[in-house]
Amino acid sequence: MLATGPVRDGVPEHGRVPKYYAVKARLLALLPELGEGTPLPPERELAADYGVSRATVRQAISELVLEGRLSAHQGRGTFVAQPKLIHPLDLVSYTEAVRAMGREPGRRLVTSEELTPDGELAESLHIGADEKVIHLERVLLTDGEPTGLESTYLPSRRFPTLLDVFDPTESLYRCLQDDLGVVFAEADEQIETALASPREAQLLGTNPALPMLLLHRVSYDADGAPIERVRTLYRGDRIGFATKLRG
Amino acid sequence: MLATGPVRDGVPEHGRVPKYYAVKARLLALLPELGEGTPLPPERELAADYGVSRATVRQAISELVLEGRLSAHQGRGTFVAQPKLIHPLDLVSYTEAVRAMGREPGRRLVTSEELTPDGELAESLHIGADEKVIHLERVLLTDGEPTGLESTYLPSRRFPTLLDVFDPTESLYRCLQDDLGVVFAEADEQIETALASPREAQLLGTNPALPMLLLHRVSYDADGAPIERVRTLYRGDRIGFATKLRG
DNA sequence: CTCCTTGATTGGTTCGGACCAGTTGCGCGA
DNA sequence: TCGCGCAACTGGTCCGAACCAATCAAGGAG
Repeated sequence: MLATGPVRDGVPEHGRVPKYYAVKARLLALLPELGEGTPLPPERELAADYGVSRATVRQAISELVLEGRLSAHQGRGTFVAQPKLIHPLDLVSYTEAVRAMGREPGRRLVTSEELTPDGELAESLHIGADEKVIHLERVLLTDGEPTGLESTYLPSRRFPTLLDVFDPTESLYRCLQDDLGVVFAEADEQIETALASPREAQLLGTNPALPMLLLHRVSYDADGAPIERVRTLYRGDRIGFATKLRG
Repeated sequence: MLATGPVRDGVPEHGRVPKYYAVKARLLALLPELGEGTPLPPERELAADYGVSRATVRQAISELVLEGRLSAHQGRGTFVAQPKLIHPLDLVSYTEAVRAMGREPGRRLVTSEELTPDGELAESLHIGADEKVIHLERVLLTDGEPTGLESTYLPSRRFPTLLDVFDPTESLYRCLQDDLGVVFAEADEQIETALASPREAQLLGTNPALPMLLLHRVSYDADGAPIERVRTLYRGDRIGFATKLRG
């Protein structure tokens, strides 16, 4: 299990334990014996069994869903979730990363357009505010399941033929390197937690309150010229990252 | 503002927008003119103003708190939050990172003990299950504000004098290097989202449902021997990470 | 046998109310 | 004037009810 090193008991040294947390702990204790994919009893049943209101059960379940331990689907029920996938945090494409995990990568194009960048975007791509930017937005799939939503912005002037040669269900990195001769030398990457908008949640097939890992990257070639700016939302309940630090 | 690159409008192309999200958007639109540290009107007042129930306002506020845009304090009110701090993701200590941001680092010792490791911990530190482990748990402070909770586990046999020479309000890395001659060569690091337990939330002065960035690290010396295993919870509403990727 | 419709079941949203826990300000007494 | 206690105010927890939206299974009709 991902990063489950030693933890302290969750109960505060002082102060009371909220009811919903007690319910959460009881549900958590069920998971190992239930196993991946197993349905939990319905919320109304759990509320009756545990002698609390449904709202209290919902709060407990909500936290376990946020943590990626449960998976809730309106109309179907709540299930024990799969373990998180660990992606490498480095200059490889999503395709390569997923393949390295023995999983099947995929992508679904949402948006393909040319637009006028705002000041910040123009600045990070070192282009003028009057130049155009190619915007590609794709849902990232692992074994057919949406795990991320990626928005890539590239300078139109630098890649005038991109939309002609690029197949949006394939790796953009591969296309840039093999078809357009781009060399990725380095990238600046930022990571933070974020929530998805209802639109993003819909595209990812999740609830809007699910915390995401928001990755924000600007890639550069060997001359230090920006290649792309990428904003990627990964489902925090499904994805983690790993990297090796060197002194 | 951290990683706020271009975003798509949050409204789904299909389907209705939940009331709480409309409230969220209205509140979000207030923030720029209000400015950091400004109190919002009380929940009950907002509910009356917006013509919704208090629960609906709470849900909207809750999401903005999760995202680090608002900061809610029981008994005091809800305030516009400070921007997130960006930490480097590399082999420097928390002290160095915070100082580099022009902020004042600090630590508060919570736990200092010697304990028997479980199988997983013993294995990652390359020690026998009958050996002891030093466990240090500290709250990490930035300008006096708790921003992280760090649990460090070190092999007792390797560092028999550690608890004698180490001042828990100072940098452990500095102590290991300067006082005990340790050389940090590399580390394996994992990042994922997590929720704090009520205890952890209490120590961090936050609410339990606040998403955290959970960092899990094992550091090694130049001979590849493990130095420490560290589990750090950072407040997702306050902290992000940055790194440079090289091809 | 296949497809469509309906009803039951599931989780998601919203409401209003009550109560709890933490904070702050004001008034009164020493 | 200062300190303490109380009341009002704030966000946090919990309840129950109603309604909405998605899913699924069973039955009926073609």
